[in-house]
Amino acid sequence: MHKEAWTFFPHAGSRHVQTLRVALKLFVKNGFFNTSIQELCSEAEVSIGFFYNHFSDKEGIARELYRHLLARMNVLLDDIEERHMGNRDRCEAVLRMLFGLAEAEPEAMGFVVNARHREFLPEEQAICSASAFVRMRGFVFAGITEGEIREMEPMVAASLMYGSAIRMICLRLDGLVDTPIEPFFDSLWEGVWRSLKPV
Amino acid sequence: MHKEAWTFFPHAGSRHVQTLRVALKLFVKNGFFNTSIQELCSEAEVSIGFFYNHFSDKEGIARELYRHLLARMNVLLDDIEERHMGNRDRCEAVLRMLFGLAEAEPEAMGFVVNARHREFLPEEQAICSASAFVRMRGFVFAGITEGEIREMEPMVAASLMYGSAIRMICLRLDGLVDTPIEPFFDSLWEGVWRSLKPV
DNA sequence: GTCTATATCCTGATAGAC
DNA sequence: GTCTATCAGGATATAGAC
Repeated sequence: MHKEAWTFFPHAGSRHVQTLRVALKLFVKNGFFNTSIQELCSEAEVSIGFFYNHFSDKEGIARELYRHLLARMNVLLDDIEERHMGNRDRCEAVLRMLFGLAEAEPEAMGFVVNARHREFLPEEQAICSASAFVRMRGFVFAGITEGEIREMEPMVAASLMYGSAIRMICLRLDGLVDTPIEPFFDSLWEGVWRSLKPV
Repeated sequence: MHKEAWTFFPHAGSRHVQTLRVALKLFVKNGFFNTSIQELCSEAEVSIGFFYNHFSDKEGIARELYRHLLARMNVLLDDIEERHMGNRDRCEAVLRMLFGLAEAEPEAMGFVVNARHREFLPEEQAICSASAFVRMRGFVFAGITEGEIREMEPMVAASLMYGSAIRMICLRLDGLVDTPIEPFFDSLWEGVWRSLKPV
């Protein structure tokens, strides 16, 4: 897998996927509740009938989008676990991946980190309880156990590990950083690692 | 000002404020769009007529809430600026204040850090452009200029400074941390400062 | 200023032809 | 499977009495 594969939609094409893409765009730009099915169908150039045959209802398309993006993150994490054995290296690779995704697919990233999914998918767990995020924290916990990371409360360590990068991504998505953030990665990672490396 | 004063609603009592409090609760619990004016008025024990006489419309009460909370944060920042002269100390005090607010007023904190205000207040700027957040970053920028903080990209430094605490607060608000986070403050601050202190 | 009753609009979802 | 026309419901906001 190459860096170019850091994308949430590796295969495009079908009207089904096209509708998902338009839903993603509109949900991120205007929010789930400000997006009507009419607008969505019109923009995706599909009929209302097509929509209801492919997605159970409005929540249905949001749910499919949500699960697709989280599943995709899990695939990317699989790849990271294969390529890196140390926990420190895995965490660094995760942060680099997040930076890459934020630039390559800002809308998907916005939907993952910014949207309040519970408001329109009440039956879903909080996103930070989702498998992908649990695994990410798992790298940190294992790093502490194995002595790669300084001894401290696991949740504090996880916040130190991922909080700064997520913050930077939010600032980027909100337009407060007006250039790609990838060039800042090394500097950010240096700071993060200083806070976590053993003394 | 004492620690107990770290609250978003220092004065309670009037039906107007009571309505704001109920709106805050419902907006955070169910979201702005899932909260009907009927439900809001019924829970706050005010009539629809009262509501429309005191708030221009549904957006109006959300806007008042939003501006009140940000104004309150500015007051708390004023206090921090008075009590602390160094930029490092100011940043530490800000983080401590955020931890305190998250425990004392989780709903208000949730509305500030989690809600997607742009979806229901389209004319407002992104919250991280709001005065309070600009001032918070200003402490970091000044710290770099004055040599208190290690030389680096200002936005990277701001992310390192505030990202971890905000992350931890989100984990707490989402229920992934089930005990008050204030006892973790010293450990978190130690990590944050390691990432930012001059070498 | 405050209240109740109501009008108006728009949305999600369906029915039924093809 | 796909489409168009339509329905039913619920929401916001207002009208008008007190």
